[in-house]
Amino acid sequence: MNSSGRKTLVTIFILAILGYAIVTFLFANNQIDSAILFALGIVVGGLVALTINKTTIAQPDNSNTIPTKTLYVGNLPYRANEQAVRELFEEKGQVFSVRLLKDKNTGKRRGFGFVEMSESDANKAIKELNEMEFQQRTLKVREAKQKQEESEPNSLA
DNA sequence: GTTGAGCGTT
Repeated sequence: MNSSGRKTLVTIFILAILGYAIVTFLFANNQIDSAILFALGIVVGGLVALTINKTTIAQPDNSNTIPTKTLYVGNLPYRANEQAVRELFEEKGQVFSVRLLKDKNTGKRRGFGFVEMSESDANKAIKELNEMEFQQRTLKVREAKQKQEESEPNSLA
């Protein structure tokens, strides 16, 4: 993230110098002040860098723009591992990540966890896996409170 | 090895 920002700055800088050279070459006869030419070069370089940003760098980001939703899974049996929960939720859709919270000291499972799925699959998983009997325990599948930055809560059902 | 409402770690 920071590296791409630095790349953008370097690109702007290089394009600014290039723009300065080009603008200087084009308007050499008009005897325009070099500071104005340099400012023009920066503006041109910035515009070109923004264009490149939206065309080239935006493509790998589009493959990552799948809307995901984190699910809270409670009342899990203590024997249940992440793989079992993952396999259970993968029957309802694609699972991106499964995190079962364990106690830091003892390492025991605390009986709940979080499953990250796509938004549509997550809604389906809530409807079909909530209050479901899983290893003789009734699961509680709800939409998780987002601890930090995630998708904005659009739906207030 | 135990227990049973809840919303958290790189």
